[in-house]
Amino acid sequence: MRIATYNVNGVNGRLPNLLDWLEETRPDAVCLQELKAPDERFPAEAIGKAGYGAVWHGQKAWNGVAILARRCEPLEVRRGLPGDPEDLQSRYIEAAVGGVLVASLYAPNGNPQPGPKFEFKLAWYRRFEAHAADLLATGHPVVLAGDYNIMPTELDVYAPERWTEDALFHPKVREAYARLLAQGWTDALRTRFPGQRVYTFWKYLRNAYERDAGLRIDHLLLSPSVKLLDAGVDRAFRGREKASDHAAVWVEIEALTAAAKPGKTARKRSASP
DNA sequence: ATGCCTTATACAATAAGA
Repeated sequence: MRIATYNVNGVNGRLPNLLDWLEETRPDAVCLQELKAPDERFPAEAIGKAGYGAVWHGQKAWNGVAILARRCEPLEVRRGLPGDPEDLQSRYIEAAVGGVLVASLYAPNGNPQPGPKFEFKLAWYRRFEAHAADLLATGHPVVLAGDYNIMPTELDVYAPERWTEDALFHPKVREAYARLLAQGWTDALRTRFPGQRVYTFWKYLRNAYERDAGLRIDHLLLSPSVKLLDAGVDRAFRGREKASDHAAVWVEIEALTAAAKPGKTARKRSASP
């Protein structure tokens, strides 16, 4: 099963790019971020014609997340991150697709730092950590995919020394990401490419893509019951006409059922007649 | 410190992005 995450930077403004990408890469599930459209303007019909069912959580002008499923309808199980009834920003949606619980998230940017936006980002991550821990405790196969707006390590920034005070690279947000990994989540792209520079975002400014001045801020975190087979970045689409400033990131996975887990269960079964 | 570019909103200029 292939699951991809793509910050489209305007789902209507970049609909032709999105449809091309869907047709050329055919993921089984897709997490979209930055729809920048209210619910009634989500292009459900065009996406349906491309072969994808969808659930979405839009908002006028900014934010907005969606989950698409190839040849089926995603079963929505949550919209909005729990823990703050006053948070009305559309940054989180969750759905079951093909036996996997998939979350599409768009974390706050947090700039300028310091300031209230940075504080909101830190509070949002505290809520996300709490919810991620609950999901992990279920033991279900879970994939948390989206634009985390965090470069986890120096390897994930083209020029780390210039980003130390930025809300995307501040020690406090890198610590939040490290705490997620400490819960037991696997950073799929980093696991697939240990020690290598792999970026998922390039600014529109100063020919950043051509210079490969990139950041790794889009991540897929896998729960222990998800087996990672492969991962990658659909980098070439970033160089196309009218492209998003992000590239899609994907994983090829296998969901492990409880019965297939190694350990006691398997030993018992092999011992029985 | 700011521009560099691009979006949505709404039709000029602003807010936001990262």
